[in-house]
Amino acid sequence: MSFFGTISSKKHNSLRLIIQLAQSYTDKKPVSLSEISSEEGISIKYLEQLIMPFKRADIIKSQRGRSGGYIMIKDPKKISLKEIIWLINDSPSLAICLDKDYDKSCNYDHNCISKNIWGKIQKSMEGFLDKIYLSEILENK
Amino acid sequence: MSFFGTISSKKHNSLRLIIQLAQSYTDKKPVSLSEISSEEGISIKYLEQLIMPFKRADIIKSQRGRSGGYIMIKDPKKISLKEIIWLINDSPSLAICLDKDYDKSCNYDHNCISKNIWGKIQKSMEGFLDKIYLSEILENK
DNA sequence: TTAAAATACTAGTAAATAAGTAGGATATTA
DNA sequence: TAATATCCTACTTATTTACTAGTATTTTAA
Repeated sequence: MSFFGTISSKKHNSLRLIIQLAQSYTDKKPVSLSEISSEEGISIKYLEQLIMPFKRADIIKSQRGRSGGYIMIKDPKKISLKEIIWLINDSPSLAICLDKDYDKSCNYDHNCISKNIWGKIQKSMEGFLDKIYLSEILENK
Repeated sequence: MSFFGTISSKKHNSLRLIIQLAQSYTDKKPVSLSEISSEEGISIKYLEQLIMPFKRADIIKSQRGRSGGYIMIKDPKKISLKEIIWLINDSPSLAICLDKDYDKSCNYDHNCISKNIWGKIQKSMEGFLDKIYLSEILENK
């Protein structure tokens, strides 16, 4: 059963990735993608792509070269699930017409019911996810 | 901004469709797809496909032949958003591994954190959507 | 009676997206 | 200086989405 369809493997793996990386925050030691690769069974090349959004958001930083890797620089206690899921997603809005960049006017009414509903759902989700932090997720491990 | 990616046009249109159909519950008069087609700008052939899940779930019934169409037979006061969104979705589970039919054992741990998280989110969503009814949506129209 | 208007069912298809692969460049350090 | 990392970008394959199309069946208004 699902509400928004199956979570893509990309999202699934991105989440697994960030959970792995969280280790490095307390260790203060970089984790390399080759380590994660062998633990998670995902190719390094693919992990490189998955990790990028987190780096761009300054949740992690990279250390190049031998014995390098990635270190989480934001406290997992301050990283909300909302933030993570936001980064994992590449699409702008739940409904296209909720997106501010979407200026092509909707074919339908200005006051689209469908739009309102998806907006409502999204708000509820935001509220929920904003209260769960990465640190809590790790504890349940 | 989104949590589960952009809502597909199919879902968007399915929702618009069921809202249109709700009219027929009080009217007790069938609404034809050709009417909805011209109102919503969606082809009849496509609407035929979108409407099927609702029919199978006995939310609406059909009346064939001239002056026929579809009539909603379940009270909109008793149709929750959860039910609707469930029907709109075709995929089994938020995360594949949450699906009971998914017997191919997960590559990963039995106790997958990612799985737990998506499961949590889903439960929260269910609770939220189960409290909103189609009738309320129509009132906000 | 019959033509029009509706649903019912199934197959096919073009476009977009997802999910990765691949290759090479650059940086760092043991 | 060789090994081991990240970085960057292009390409490819498979799947999914969003339809279209055709045909059969049913019903009823004229």
